[in-house]
Amino acid sequence: MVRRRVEIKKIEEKSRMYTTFTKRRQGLFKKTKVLCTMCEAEAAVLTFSKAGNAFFFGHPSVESVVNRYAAGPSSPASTNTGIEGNEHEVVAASISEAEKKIVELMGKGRAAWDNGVRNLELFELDELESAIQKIKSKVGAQAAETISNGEDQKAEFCGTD
Amino acid sequence: MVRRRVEIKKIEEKSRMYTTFTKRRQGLFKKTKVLCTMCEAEAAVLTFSKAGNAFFFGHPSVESVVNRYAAGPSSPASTNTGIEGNEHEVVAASISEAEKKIVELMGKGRAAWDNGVRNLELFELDELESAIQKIKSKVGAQAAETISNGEDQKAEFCGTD
DNA sequence: CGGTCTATATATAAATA
DNA sequence: TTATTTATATATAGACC
Repeated sequence: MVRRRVEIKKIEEKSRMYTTFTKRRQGLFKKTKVLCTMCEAEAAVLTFSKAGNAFFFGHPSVESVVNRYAAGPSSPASTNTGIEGNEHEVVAASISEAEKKIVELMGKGRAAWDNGVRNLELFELDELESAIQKIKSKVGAQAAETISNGEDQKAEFCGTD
Repeated sequence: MVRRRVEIKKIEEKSRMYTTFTKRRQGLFKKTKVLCTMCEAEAAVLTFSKAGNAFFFGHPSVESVVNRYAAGPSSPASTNTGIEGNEHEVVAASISEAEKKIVELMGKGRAAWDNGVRNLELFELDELESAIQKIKSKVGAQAAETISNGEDQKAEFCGTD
């Protein structure tokens, strides 16, 4: 009965984990369907349980969406078809200083970029991390419901693009 | 304020439709992330707004999940990675992975780099942060303090692994 | 587009069949 | 694994910035 808040972290008990996987996967599919219905959007959800079982959902179909993904460059909020004019500047100017810091650290001349972050010193990684945290709090602290209680690992995980 | 139940059908007003698309898409990404975190699952969500803008999310990465899907419905879980037995290799692999994420997120094609992190969304920032933390821990050191002027630092931590 | 706020609609954890 | 129940945790519509 959800009498308490469930921590967002790995579930150790297998039985619970599978139950949760099934329920949440179904919920995910359902929400995806609603999104597509209400917004005339196309979407696909591909899932693989820890056990390796695969479950897919797609509208109009998994295949069409995946193909569409494969077709174009996958840059989030960037696949600008320009149909609606300029609409992505996302975070935009709300970040400033921290952003500069990141650019400064990661930038190090785009030339160095090719070597990844290997060349960054530890303290620089700290700075980078802090800068990102700062941006996050500005960009939308609420999205991360764990901010206040930065203790245990309730955090989530982000996926990649 | 959701004073009444919203009908699950196509939204006619464009402005409302886009707002809904954005909110629900973010919610979908968030739930996907939670699912992956709690159930050690892999998943990807591919979305295309009516306008044609694309937004993707995936764990461990959109690409890996899509590839797994493409590999075939019977693709056995290749969940167990890095059973190298050699710690160095494992660590190296981990770093590479995190590094790869950073490249994916920040790189987005060096072209996008010029726009800094402006185009990154909260979820992506979370991931970027996680990747950095991962590298830090691997590199072998603990965070020190934040950037000099730690003013409003409420940061939240995302444990990547 | 993203963030904020708030009243409600939904999702869902745990127990049980 | 799926279905049901039900107390709560979350998501989110609509207004506005």
